[in-house]
Amino acid sequence: MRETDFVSGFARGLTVIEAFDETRPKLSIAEASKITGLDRATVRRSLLTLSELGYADYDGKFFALTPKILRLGHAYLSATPLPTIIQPYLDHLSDRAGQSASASVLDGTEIVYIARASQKRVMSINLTTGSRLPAYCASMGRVWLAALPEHEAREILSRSNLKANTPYTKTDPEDLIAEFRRVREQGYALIDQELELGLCSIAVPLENDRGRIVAALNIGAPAAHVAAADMVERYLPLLKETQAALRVVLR
Amino acid sequence: MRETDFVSGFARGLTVIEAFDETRPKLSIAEASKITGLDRATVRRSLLTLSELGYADYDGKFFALTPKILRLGHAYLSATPLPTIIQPYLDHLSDRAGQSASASVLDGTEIVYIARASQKRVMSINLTTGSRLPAYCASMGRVWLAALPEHEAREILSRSNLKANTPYTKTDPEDLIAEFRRVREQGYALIDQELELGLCSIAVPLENDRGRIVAALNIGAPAAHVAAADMVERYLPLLKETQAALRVVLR
DNA sequence: TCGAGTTTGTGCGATATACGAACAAAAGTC
DNA sequence: GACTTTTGTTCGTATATCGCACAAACTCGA
Repeated sequence: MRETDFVSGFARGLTVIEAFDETRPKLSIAEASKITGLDRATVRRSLLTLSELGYADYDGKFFALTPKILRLGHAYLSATPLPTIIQPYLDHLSDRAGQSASASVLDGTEIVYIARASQKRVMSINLTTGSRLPAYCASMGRVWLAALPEHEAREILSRSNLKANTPYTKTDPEDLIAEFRRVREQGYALIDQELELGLCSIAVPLENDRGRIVAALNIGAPAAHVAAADMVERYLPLLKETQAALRVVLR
Repeated sequence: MRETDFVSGFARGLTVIEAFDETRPKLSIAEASKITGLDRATVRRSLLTLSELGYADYDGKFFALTPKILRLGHAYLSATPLPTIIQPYLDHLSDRAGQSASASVLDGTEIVYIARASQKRVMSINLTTGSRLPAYCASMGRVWLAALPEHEAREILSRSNLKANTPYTKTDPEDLIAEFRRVREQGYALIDQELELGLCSIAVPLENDRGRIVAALNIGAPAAHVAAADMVERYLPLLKETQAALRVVLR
């Protein structure tokens, strides 16, 4: 790609949108400039552009994103057949298991939820489509990383912030690589309270008809309700069934 | 706002992202150019920029959005406290009603789902956070339009594509305006198969402590299961309870 | 009320980008 | 296989945008 095939004004604008998050729902020009590292004048023009187009509100002091911005993310969800295909299977799976079931894809060092059928809330955080979790300590993340060539998995780990969310969290890269090998062999990943205390989950890869991983499926359950050791026995057959059914549908 | 406070390259890029939808998950440069009305050279630069940043994939012929694009929409969802606050109430509501419950906000002529607790699928389309429906024929949309000054509601209707989705759909602007008045008086909106055959729904406004509408709440049910006339008796009390509980929490 | 410290708005020269047209390369079509 | 149509890419130039520097408007504590 040539230098002039890149629209830096566009790239800068996208950076500005991503500057908003749960801790910063409203941003002044100076704040947004600090977060993005972009010049104040540049940030100001981007924010005024967003506001002019209805993607942001401006009260003269702070900018806040409007629901119109959801169109951008939704463009992916509705344009990608995967979430739509998976959803009914997930509903059925969640119903039979009596627990939440989700599907995700890998994006960099994180997994992104693309579909979810939730039962009673078990996690402290609110997971919905578009939510992200670090791959290294989530069951679906393990499945994704296990599906990659080892050097790619290592590369992703090296970019990850491997922190211990609980006393059970595996953070040593070599331990994790060994775990990926185990996941690859047994065909599923089991997480016992590594992400959050009291939460267990089990995941399997979802492959298309050419054997390529296209998503990960999981079931999460409160540790108080189902011991990690029982997860395999109780939920793996259901996951395997769903996996097999979807394999036929996907291409 | 001055002319130079607008970054047209950014605006054009956002238009290009929105060119992708369920019917067009993959776009060539020429297609995207046709849809957006932008010059092929301009679209090409925007798409290459998206691809360079990892927001799109390019196989040399077609561009497709990647899950990274979900970050943009998620920036709104996680930055706005409303969805997070509402979700647990919705879960509880859906659980007690045994039907799907949702919350939405108005964006132009459409309502946008910002949270949802779903039970068995009743609609043919897959509703998730970020999904959109035309306001004029959805229960939550009626609630929103009823909350606006009449001239604003009329203005939105005039911009809406008032088509009859089913034989029951109200499409006459005057009928709709009269219906809004009724909704305002009775405090709820009831839809009987106007959006989709076999689907009924009932919605109430969600107001903050200053009496301003901030979202709409609804419960949807299959017409085969609950007759429209029974919706009020069965679900309105639950909705009113949730509405009252949330009114205290919101500000 | 004052003034130091911030934050926001603006003018300008240097630079990057968009436009439209022209060309090249595919993809259909007969 | 020659012709037409569509698509992708390149190029020069007019125009828009960037980032800096400065000015104006707040903010807050003394």
